[in-house]
Amino acid sequence: MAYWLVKSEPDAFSWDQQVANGTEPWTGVRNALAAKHLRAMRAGDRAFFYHSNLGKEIVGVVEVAREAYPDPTEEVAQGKAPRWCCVDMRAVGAVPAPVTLAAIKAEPALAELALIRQSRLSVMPVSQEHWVLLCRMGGWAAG
DNA sequence: GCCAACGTTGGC
DNA sequence: GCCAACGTTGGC
Repeated sequence: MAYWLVKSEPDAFSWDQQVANGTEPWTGVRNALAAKHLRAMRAGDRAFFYHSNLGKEIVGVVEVAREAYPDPTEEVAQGKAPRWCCVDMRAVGAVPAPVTLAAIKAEPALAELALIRQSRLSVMPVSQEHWVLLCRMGGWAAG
Protein backbone atom coordinates (compact mmCIF):
# COMPACT_ATOMS: atom_id res chain seq x y z
CA MET A 1 0.00 0.00 0.00
CA ALA A 2 1.21 3.47 -0.86
CA TYR A 3 0.84 6.61 1.19
CA TRP A 4 -0.04 10.14 0.08
CA LEU A 5 -0.80 13.61 1.25
CA VAL A 6 -3.57 15.70 -0.28
CA LYS A 7 -4.19 19.38 0.35
CA SER A 8 -7.41 21.28 0.53
CA GLU A 9 -8.16 24.83 1.48
CA PRO A 10 -10.74 24.51 4.25
CA ASP A 11 -12.62 27.43 2.72
CA ALA A 12 -13.19 25.34 -0.40
CA PHE A 13 -13.48 21.86 1.08
CA SER A 14 -12.75 21.09 4.70
CA TRP A 15 -12.10 18.00 6.74
CA ASP A 16 -15.48 18.47 8.45
CA GLN A 17 -17.16 18.29 5.05
CA GLN A 18 -15.16 15.18 4.16
CA VAL A 19 -16.31 13.52 7.39
CA ALA A 20 -19.92 14.60 6.86
CA ASN A 21 -19.95 13.27 3.32
CA GLY A 22 -18.06 10.07 4.07
CA THR A 23 -16.89 9.38 0.53
CA GLU A 24 -16.19 12.35 -1.70
CA PRO A 25 -14.73 12.83 -5.18
CA TRP A 26 -11.33 14.53 -4.96
CA THR A 27 -11.75 16.87 -7.90
CA GLY A 28 -10.23 20.05 -9.25
CA VAL A 29 -6.60 18.97 -9.55
CA ARG A 30 -5.20 20.91 -12.50
CA ASN A 31 -1.53 20.22 -12.22
CA ALA A 32 0.22 17.57 -14.28
CA LEU A 33 2.38 16.16 -11.50
CA ALA A 34 -0.46 16.10 -9.01
CA ALA A 35 -2.66 14.35 -11.59
CA LYS A 36 0.05 11.77 -12.18
CA HIS A 37 0.01 11.01 -8.48
CA LEU A 38 -3.77 10.67 -8.54
CA ARG A 39 -3.48 8.11 -11.34
CA ALA A 40 -0.91 6.16 -9.34
CA MET A 41 -3.27 5.77 -6.38
CA ARG A 42 -4.73 2.34 -5.71
CA ALA A 43 -7.89 1.47 -3.83
CA GLY A 44 -7.05 1.17 -0.15
CA ASP A 45 -4.08 3.54 -0.27
CA ARG A 46 -4.15 6.05 2.55
CA ALA A 47 -3.55 9.75 2.52
CA PHE A 48 -3.19 12.55 5.01
CA PHE A 49 -5.77 15.31 4.64
CA TYR A 50 -3.94 18.61 4.97
CA HIS A 51 -5.55 22.01 5.43
CA SER A 52 -3.61 24.58 3.44
CA ASN A 53 -3.72 28.32 3.99
CA LEU A 54 -6.05 28.21 6.99
CA GLY A 55 -4.81 25.79 9.58
CA LYS A 56 -1.73 24.55 7.75
CA GLU A 57 -1.92 21.19 9.46
CA ILE A 58 -2.66 17.53 8.87
CA VAL A 59 -6.12 17.01 10.27
CA GLY A 60 -7.25 13.58 9.14
CA VAL A 61 -6.66 10.35 7.29
CA VAL A 62 -8.55 9.33 4.16
CA GLU A 63 -8.53 6.19 2.06
CA VAL A 64 -8.74 5.83 -1.71
CA ALA A 65 -12.23 4.41 -2.32
CA ARG A 66 -12.16 4.59 -6.12
CA GLU A 67 -9.17 4.80 -8.43
CA ALA A 68 -8.67 7.53 -11.01
CA TYR A 69 -11.52 8.39 -13.37
CA PRO A 70 -12.26 11.50 -15.46
CA ASP A 71 -12.81 14.59 -13.32
CA PRO A 72 -16.48 15.57 -13.82
CA THR A 73 -15.67 19.18 -12.94
CA GLU A 74 -13.45 19.59 -15.99
CA GLU A 75 -15.00 21.48 -18.88
CA VAL A 76 -14.01 19.48 -21.93
CA ALA A 77 -14.13 21.43 -25.19
CA GLN A 78 -15.94 19.88 -28.15
CA GLY A 79 -13.78 17.27 -29.80
CA LYS A 80 -11.18 17.35 -27.05
CA ALA A 81 -10.22 14.47 -24.82
CA PRO A 82 -10.64 14.89 -21.07
CA ARG A 83 -7.33 15.76 -19.51
CA TRP A 84 -7.82 15.64 -15.77
CA CYS A 85 -8.81 12.93 -13.37
CA CYS A 86 -10.01 12.52 -9.83
CA VAL A 87 -10.32 9.76 -7.24
CA ASP A 88 -12.87 9.13 -4.51
CA MET A 89 -11.65 9.58 -0.96
CA ARG A 90 -13.30 8.08 2.09
CA ALA A 91 -12.82 9.58 5.56
CA VAL A 92 -11.05 7.14 7.88
CA GLY A 93 -10.63 9.29 10.95
CA ALA A 94 -9.43 12.55 12.45
CA VAL A 95 -5.84 12.81 13.58
CA PRO A 96 -6.02 13.15 17.38
CA ALA A 97 -3.33 15.83 17.48
CA PRO A 98 -3.20 17.75 14.18
CA VAL A 99 0.35 17.94 12.86
CA THR A 100 1.15 21.54 12.01
CA LEU A 101 3.39 22.71 9.22
CA ALA A 102 5.57 24.31 11.88
CA ALA A 103 6.01 20.96 13.62
CA ILE A 104 6.82 19.29 10.30
CA LYS A 105 9.40 21.95 9.49
CA ALA A 106 10.91 21.57 12.96
CA GLU A 107 11.47 17.84 12.40
CA PRO A 108 14.78 17.26 10.55
CA ALA A 109 13.69 13.76 9.47
CA LEU A 110 10.91 15.36 7.41
CA ALA A 111 13.09 17.82 5.52
CA GLU A 112 12.72 15.80 2.33
CA LEU A 113 8.93 15.71 2.51
CA ALA A 114 7.41 17.08 -0.71
CA LEU A 115 5.18 19.33 1.38
CA ILE A 116 8.32 21.23 2.38
CA ARG A 117 10.29 20.91 -0.83
CA GLN A 118 7.47 21.69 -3.25
CA SER A 119 5.04 23.83 -1.37
CA ARG A 120 2.65 24.32 -4.27
CA LEU A 121 2.08 20.66 -5.06
CA SER A 122 -1.40 19.59 -3.93
CA VAL A 123 -1.12 15.79 -4.24
CA MET A 124 2.12 14.11 -3.24
CA PRO A 125 3.52 10.74 -2.23
CA VAL A 126 4.66 10.12 1.34
CA SER A 127 7.27 7.47 2.07
CA GLN A 128 6.42 4.77 4.58
CA GLU A 129 9.06 6.14 6.96
CA HIS A 130 7.55 9.61 6.80
CA TRP A 131 4.05 8.20 7.12
CA VAL A 132 4.93 6.32 10.30
CA LEU A 133 6.65 9.34 11.78
CA LEU A 134 3.77 11.69 10.94
CA CYS A 135 1.28 9.21 12.41
CA ARG A 136 3.30 9.13 15.61
CA MET A 137 3.44 12.93 15.73
CA GLY A 138 -0.31 13.09 15.29
CA GLY A 139 -1.12 10.44 17.87
CA TRP A 140 -2.60 8.25 15.14
CA ALA A 141 -2.24 4.70 16.37
CA ALA A 142 -4.03 2.83 13.61
CA GLY A 143 -1.10 3.25 11.22
C1' DG B 1 -1.39 42.15 1.65
C1' DC B 2 2.99 40.69 0.07
C1' DC B 3 6.03 37.80 -2.16
C1' DA B 4 8.55 33.54 -3.68
C1' DA B 5 8.00 29.54 -6.36
C1' DC B 6 6.64 27.77 -10.35
C1' DG B 7 3.39 26.32 -14.03
C1' DT B 8 1.26 28.13 -18.28
C1' DT B 9 0.69 31.00 -22.23
C1' DG B 10 1.82 33.33 -26.28
C1' DG B 11 4.94 35.99 -29.31
C1' DC B 12 8.73 35.35 -31.98
C1' DG C 1 11.71 25.69 -29.18
C1' DC C 2 12.90 29.67 -26.33
C1' DC C 3 11.70 32.87 -23.02
C1' DA C 4 9.27 36.87 -21.05
C1' DA C 5 4.91 37.90 -19.11
C1' DC C 6 1.41 36.51 -16.45
C1' DG C 7 -1.50 33.83 -13.17
C1' DT C 8 -1.95 30.83 -9.18
C1' DT C 9 -0.68 28.71 -4.91
C1' DG C 10 0.33 29.00 -0.37
C1' DG C 11 3.31 30.57 3.47
C1' DC C 12 4.23 34.49 6.14
